[in-house]
Amino acid sequence: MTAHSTPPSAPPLTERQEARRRRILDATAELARRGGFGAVQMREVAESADVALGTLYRYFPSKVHLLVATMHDQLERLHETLHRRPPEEPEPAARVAETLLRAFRALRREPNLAEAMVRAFTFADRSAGAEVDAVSRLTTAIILDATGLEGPPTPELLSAVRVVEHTWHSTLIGWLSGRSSAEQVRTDIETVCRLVESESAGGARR
Amino acid sequence: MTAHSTPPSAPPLTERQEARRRRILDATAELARRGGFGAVQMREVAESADVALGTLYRYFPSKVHLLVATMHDQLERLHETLHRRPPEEPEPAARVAETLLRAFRALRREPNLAEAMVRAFTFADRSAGAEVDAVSRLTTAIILDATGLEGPPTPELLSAVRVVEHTWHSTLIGWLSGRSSAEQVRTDIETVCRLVESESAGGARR
DNA sequence: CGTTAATCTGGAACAAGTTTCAAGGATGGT
DNA sequence: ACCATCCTTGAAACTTGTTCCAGATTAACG
Repeated sequence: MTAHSTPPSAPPLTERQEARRRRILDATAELARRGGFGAVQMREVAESADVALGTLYRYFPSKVHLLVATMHDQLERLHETLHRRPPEEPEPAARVAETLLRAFRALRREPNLAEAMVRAFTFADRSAGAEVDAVSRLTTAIILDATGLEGPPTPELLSAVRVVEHTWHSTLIGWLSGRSSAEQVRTDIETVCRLVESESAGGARR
Repeated sequence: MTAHSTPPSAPPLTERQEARRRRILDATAELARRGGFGAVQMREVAESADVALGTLYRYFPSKVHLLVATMHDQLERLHETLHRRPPEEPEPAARVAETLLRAFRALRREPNLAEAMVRAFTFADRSAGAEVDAVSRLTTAIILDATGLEGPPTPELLSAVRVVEHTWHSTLIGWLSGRSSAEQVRTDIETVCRLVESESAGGARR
């Protein structure tokens, strides 16, 4: 839970390096908040984080890597928040819906940041595979935590969670591209959680 | 069905313009087939289609617009093919699954083209809203056609189709980014169709 | 300390998407 | 045929992500 994300094969960072990394991620989030994906310009990030452009690229080998890492960072915060204040619904499906709707509310407060992160995430290609994977795993963990179910999840439950995740990402994309309303997002989330209910109820015990 | 996609507000194109547009779309598809999103370079497309760069931009205001239009074009071909050879399964859910798996097989034959189109589609922002919308509607129509259900679809069915579509797009992204296998894609599609079965069975009459 | 390897910096250079513009062509109305 | 208008061309310029490099700084170690 508190293990956070220190890749096993990465050399440990010094304190100053840790601080640089943090400045970069914070600068990125701030620029993204202001103007979304387009406003996150590598030169600006570098200047804003007070590092050289080359250094920025040493830490994050592309804009997509950078934004996906930012997404991971933000998701970790969400995960912690959820631990402090877990969903209140009793049923797993309802708990998942509550959690995702809460996350969505947070995103609506910072639509530009949301846009930047999600665009980068979906635009990522194989070269960012590891980073995308990390975000993906974290998302799965958040949803699994939300169910409140104990013990190792069954394969059926994992399939169901995948479908929920797909819907979550995809409906977000629709919302960000202005193609569907916040209402629609809410409906989609509720629909998929309802659909999945029977599956998860049958597929795992408490 | 044969109405194709002539936006109501667009002035009709002359024959030569129609031909230019076609050359551009064909050149784009060909370049995409060869090397995916990255290989579709605007200067190359222009040269390959034998138009000036400025003209290319007059027809398609950005690379994303261009690729989303290409996607629309390819989907129209698929739609026609499906009309000639509709799915053979009797049940709506199975018919949808069969259709999507067939589409997926087609994509696997040209993974670079698939990558280019899907990346563009998910990367699109509001400025390409209309084009993305057209693709989205066409996809919905293809899935609705696949069900074989007659009459106007109920809202429940439409919700279900949305979930299917979300899963379809999202699992494709996972496949393209190397994050999930073709097996996984098949499973996801089958899962969501099964989940949605009860919904569509209860939600519409033949 | 002094040395050595790794890291960081500032800045130039390159690549590809996008914009702009002047000059030449096509279209349509009269 | 003539004019006005819109379209196309070719080429240069601009933007932003990305790469490269030489020299300054820092970290690790004896």
